[in-house]
Amino acid sequence: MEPGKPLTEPVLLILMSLAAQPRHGYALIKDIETLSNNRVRLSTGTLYGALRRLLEDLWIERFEQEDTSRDKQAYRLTPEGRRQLQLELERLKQLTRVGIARLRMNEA
Amino acid sequence: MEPGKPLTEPVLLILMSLAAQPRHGYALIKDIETLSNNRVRLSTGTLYGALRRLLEDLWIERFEQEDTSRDKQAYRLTPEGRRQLQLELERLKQLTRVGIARLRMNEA
DNA sequence: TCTAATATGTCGTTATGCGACATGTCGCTG
DNA sequence: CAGCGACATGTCGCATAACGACATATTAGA
Repeated sequence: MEPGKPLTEPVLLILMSLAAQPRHGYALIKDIETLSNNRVRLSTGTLYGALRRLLEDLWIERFEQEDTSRDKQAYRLTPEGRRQLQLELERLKQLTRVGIARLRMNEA
Repeated sequence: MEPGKPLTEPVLLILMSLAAQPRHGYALIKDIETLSNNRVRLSTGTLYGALRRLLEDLWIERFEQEDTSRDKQAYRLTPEGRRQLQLELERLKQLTRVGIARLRMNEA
């Protein structure tokens, strides 16, 4: 994940899901299904690969929540991860604004 | 480009550029530099690969503009291409809306 | 004349998504 | 208690795409 490069959809959705609260892998899949309006169901191959890279880049970190029985190994956004998510959302907002303007230029 | 899949940034920018008016390859690189606020300079490897796929999928088509001396071989959005661009921009709008809400949920 | 901008293309490397496969636990129901 | 579906985590291999490097040719201007 080099800096400045656009995030892939799976990575964006993972960051968005963790922005609300820490979660473990399976919970991410479920939450992303919801927040994408049932459009995206992450395969585990996609998920665990992306999580590994996000951990390496320190955008997320492991987070042990000892209580609540057996929900161990949750992931949590780092401040850096949160910052990157903010940047990406800004980029997307800008892009959609320009894109919609371009479409309207020539919809005759 | 299977249906429903998110567009990559290069492809999105190409469609956005052609939404305003038909252009040839080199003009696309220049225009995309502008519309992305000098953030994105497409390499020709990226550009001509993407154009080939867009032609195959009939999202764009070759468009001969005979006058204006030697600006041949321009590309133009097809109605299908325009539709796909609209869908993608809707998707991005939805995504940013949810993402910004998620960020605000937990910015303490 | 030679140089920069215009213009179009290919190739190899690298990164990533994603389906398939593998494994194990937990709680419920017949 | 057997079996099943949901929960949970992971690996592997294939296909796709971005992207820098390389290759070429034309045109306008200094």
